[in-house]
Formats: sequence, C-alpha cells, structure tokens
Amino acid sequence: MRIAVVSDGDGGGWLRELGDGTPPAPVRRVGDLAAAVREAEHSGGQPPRWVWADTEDLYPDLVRAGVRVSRCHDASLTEALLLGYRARHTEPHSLGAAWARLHDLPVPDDPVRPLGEGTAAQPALFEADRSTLPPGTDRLDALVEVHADQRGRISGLPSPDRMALLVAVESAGALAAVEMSHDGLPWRPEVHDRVLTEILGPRPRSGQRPPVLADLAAQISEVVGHEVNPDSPAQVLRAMAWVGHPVASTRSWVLEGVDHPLVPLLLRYKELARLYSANGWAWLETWVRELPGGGTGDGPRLGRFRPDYVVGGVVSGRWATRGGGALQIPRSVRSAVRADPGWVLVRADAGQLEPRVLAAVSGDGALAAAAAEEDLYARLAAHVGDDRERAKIGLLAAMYGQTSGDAAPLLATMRRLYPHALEYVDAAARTGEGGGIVRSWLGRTSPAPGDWAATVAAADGDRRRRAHGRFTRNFVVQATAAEWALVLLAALRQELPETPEGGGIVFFVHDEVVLHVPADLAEEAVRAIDRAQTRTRRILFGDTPVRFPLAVSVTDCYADL
DNA sequence: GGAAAGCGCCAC
DNA sequence: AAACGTGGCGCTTTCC
Repeated sequence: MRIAVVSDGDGGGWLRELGDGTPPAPVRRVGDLAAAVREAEHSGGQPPRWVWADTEDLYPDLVRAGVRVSRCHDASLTEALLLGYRARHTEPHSLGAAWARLHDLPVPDDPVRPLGEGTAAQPALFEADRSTLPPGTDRLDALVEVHADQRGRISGLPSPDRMALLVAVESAGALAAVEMSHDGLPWRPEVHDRVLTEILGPRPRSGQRPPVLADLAAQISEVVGHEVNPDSPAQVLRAMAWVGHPVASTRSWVLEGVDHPLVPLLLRYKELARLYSANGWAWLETWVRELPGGGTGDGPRLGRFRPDYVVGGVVSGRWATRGGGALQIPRSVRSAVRADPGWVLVRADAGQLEPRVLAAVSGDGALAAAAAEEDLYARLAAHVGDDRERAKIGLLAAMYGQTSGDAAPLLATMRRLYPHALEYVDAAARTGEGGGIVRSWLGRTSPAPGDWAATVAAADGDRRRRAHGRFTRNFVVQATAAEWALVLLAALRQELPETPEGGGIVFFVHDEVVLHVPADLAEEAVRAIDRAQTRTRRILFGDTPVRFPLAVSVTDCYADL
C-alpha cells in the first residue's frame, strides 16, 4: 500500500491511500502527523510506502518526534533520476517543477537548501511549507498526480524493474541519511582535543598559529634567510628558487624529490597545518555537539558529529555532504570516534568494490573467477604473472583511464586476459569521447556534456574529449558501485534489530557503514550485515559468481578499525 | 571588502 | 611513481 502525505506546516497534515488501479481513497486530515504515520507504520502487516515530495522536508520532523518509517517514494529524487535518464540533469526536480512541466507552466527553480537545514538544525516542528507549487494549488493532488506520472514513466522504460529498484533504494537512502544525521557519529571532544594538543601544542588564541606550527614557520624563515609564509604556495615557490632548488609546484610529492633541509620542514608544516585548519579546534566547536547531560559526573563527555548528507549529490550517485567534510575524516583524528559506554561500533567495509562491480556488470568470466575470491588482486596477480601491487595498478588504470607511467604495459595484459571487462569500460569511454551518455546497472545516467560542438572545436578539444571519455569510463563502474552501496544500506535498514535512541547506522561513506549499537546487540548486528550483503548481491546481480566480501569488525574506537 | 579563482590536501 | 575517476574545503591571491 502507498500513502501520499503532505504536512500543513503546523504539526498536522493530509494523507491519502493510493490504490493500484482502484480509485484513491478519500483525503484524511490529521492534526498530529507524526502520530498518524506511526500508527500506519505499526498497524500490522506490511508497512506502507510513504509517498512524499521531499524526504529532507518531511522526515526530519518525524524522526525528531521519534517516528521511523520503513519505505518511501521521494518524488523529488525520483524526478531527478527520471530527468537524468533523458539527459536533462540540469532541469529543476522539485515536486513543483515536475507538476509545472505536466501542466505546461513556467518551471520554478529548485529551492536552495542552506547549510544545516537537515536534522542538525534546532527542532522547528514541521517547518513552513517549502513547496515550489504555485500558491493555491492543492499540494496533495499535485503530489498524487506527479507520483502517478512518475510510475508511468518508469514502466515505459526498457528496464522498468531496474529503475523501480533504483528509485526505491535512492528513497531508502534518503531515509537513512536523515536518520544518520539525527543520531550522529559518536565523537569524544576531549579525545580530539588531546590529539590536537599532542601534535600541535596547546590551542592558541584565535588568529595565531599553534606553537608547533609557529616554531616550524620560524625555522623555515630562518633557513631561507627571510620571512616566509608557508601557507602561501607563491612564497614557498620563491623560497625554493631562492635556496637554489626551483620547483614547478609546491605539491608534497614534488617537494619530496628535492634534497634540501628546507623540504622536511615544509612537508611537516603542510601536514600539521592541514590538520589544524581542516579538523582542528574550530572544526570541533563547529561540528561536534555534546549530548545534553553527557558530561555529568566522572564519565566521558559524549558528543555527536552530525553531518548533513546530500543523497544523489554526486553525479555518480555517491553521496555528498554539506559542511564538516564528513567524507574525509582524516585518520589522525579517528581515535575521537568512540562508542558510548556499554555500546560498540560495528564497521562494515566493502573491499575492492569497484573491480568486483566491473566483473559482475561486464560478465567477464575470467575477472568474475578472480572476483569470486576473498582477495581479488591476489588472484589477478596469479593470472597476470606479476606481483599483486602491479596487478592492482593495471586494473585501476583500466577503470580510471590512466594510460601513462607504469600502467601502459599492464593494460595490454589486462586487455588480453579480461577482454569483456576491458571492452565494457572501453565502450563507455568511446561513448563519452563522442559526446554520448552512459548508464549504470540500474539506469542512473551520466550527464550529457555541455555544448559538445564547441568543446570539440576548442583548441584543446581533443584533451576535453578524452577527459569526458575517462569520466564515462569511470561512471559505469563508480555509479554501479554506488548502487550496490545503496542497496546494502536499504537492506541493512530492514535487517537491523531495533536499538535504543541513537543506535543503528551512524555513518556511511561510499563503501563503508558504521553502526553504533549496545554491546549485547553486536552479534545480532553482525548477522544482520551478513544477511543484508547476501540480499544485496542477489537483488542486483542474481546468481553471479562474483562475491562482495564485507570486512566486519566490532570495536570501541574507529581508529582501531 | 566580498566573490571567485587557484592551489593543495583529505577521503573513497 | 606520480597526472588517473568522484568529491569537500581552507588558505592565499586576484578581481571588481
């Protein structure tokens, strides 16, 4: 059963059951939307699929009210996928935009979502309507109409089941994203502060460098013979030339090739300055919130990092985040990620996901045989007759479109041993070089290049064509890997046991999920992960021999993993 | 004085 | 060993 729902901006809303082929049920007005949703969700039998305009608008308030739903149809994300399929990525995809296109009316721009509008913001129960529908339009009618149209467009596709699955898991991902932002990644502020102080020295007043950085900067200036700001690439470039070692850039790997006492100082400065500016005390204050009452008594101070996830924020279907740099938590501060007392972190990490995906989608028998193994690259090395590291470089080069350096001779070997796999990515690259679009396994579509005629005619047209070929070459693999991760996430939401508030999936990044569960639920969580991964492989690739092994570990601290 | 570009590093 | 895909983001410099 599907139930369309809109909120009234004041805690209540309207619901309407959607029958398959039968006339829709009458509209139901409810004063307490969260209570109505909770009731329908637990009324016995299979829970409904909630049809709504935008998960980011509706679901955070439900989650704050303590309500979780199992399934939804996010009309906005669905519209983006369907527009993308027709290579119309740049067109607005809100409910209002979809409705306007149905009625040949001017299409409104998508609303801009400023930072922190997710669950990170302070509770503001059922915020004002953010609809892009024209004033006076019945929002529930519009939603029902757009939803019916979307289902029709899906069923008209060459592979409707795949797009239906993609829509379902994209929507489930949106639910998971809101829940993860709400629960947050457990983060100990005092551990983070201790790490920073050990590496950088005590926290400085604002505007000053921490002691260790200040000392390094002074040493650098002393070696050069005059004041140098190591944060300025231009000044570092001049300083290197001044000491007799001109370099083309100040990138670390370039400097590493230079033998001069200035180099280790600069490299050390870069490393520490990065930590200070990207994940230093300012980051900690901005992004980690202590739980109310979490710091009482002798216990540790419990905090939460709550990034704002952007589902579908990357063309390939990977997620982006808004603020906090959640996709790049550096190893040096991961020791601050600790389970609460009595709880554990369960991490599941898909190893070698992209080559396995390539084996599955291309149907290459030899690569699939290697991908049936726990360590794909080791098996590859045996095939190729080379060491593991070089076999790995060869395959990655094939997927990324690298042609120079070490990879060139390896590629020829790869092409001979895994012809179908190589042809799969080569074909995608050829399409891209010709200005065409490619699709993932479930039908997510690469954006069409901008004015292609102008691109080709440009002075560097060849370079641009090849760059677009590398993009489409990688897209077919990366976008399908992202789908695998989305299906896993959706399956995991269903398989996981109920946990107390704050438990469940708390972090997700490309091919890795982190759960936070009471210690006595750890074993059950590990079993749930195992069931979810089995379902994921079967749902996506049927009876493929390819395995997608997940490294699962249970621990107190993310740095241990 | 703020926006945008350029650089560089972090993650997968 | 170093130019090969997707991103976020902070700092400096340049532009208006």
